[in-house]
Amino acid sequence: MGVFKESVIKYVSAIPKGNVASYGQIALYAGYPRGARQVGWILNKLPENTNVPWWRVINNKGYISIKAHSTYDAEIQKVLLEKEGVIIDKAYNIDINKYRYNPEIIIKS
DNA sequence: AGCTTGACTGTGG
DNA sequence: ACCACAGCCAAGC
Repeated sequence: MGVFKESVIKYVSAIPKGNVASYGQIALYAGYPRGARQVGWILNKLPENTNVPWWRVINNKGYISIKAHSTYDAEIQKVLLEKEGVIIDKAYNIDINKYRYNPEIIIKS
């Protein structure tokens, strides 16, 4: 297992219940500032029975980006987040600034 | 070795 | 606010 994957899993696992983080945010924490797409790739490869909370990772625009998938889809991710108290609308939009994990690290303009 | 494919992102129109 | 686009980079062919 590569260092990158190990690191991504470590930081995704650190997101508290009821909070969310973006792919780019996880990539940044893991030491790969431009590895957002790779974070998505790694989460995609996680086994179905993983204990890694992949559903707490959404895109930086504030919505669930997963679409049709063999096993998981946006609806499943939505339900998992709602179980933790995160409010999501029908278009899968989330107030990411409200639920963001470690918001102080994100540089805003 | 080269090309395509994404669970992405920031910028610019 | 919405959309298009270019940059991104590991994995799979």
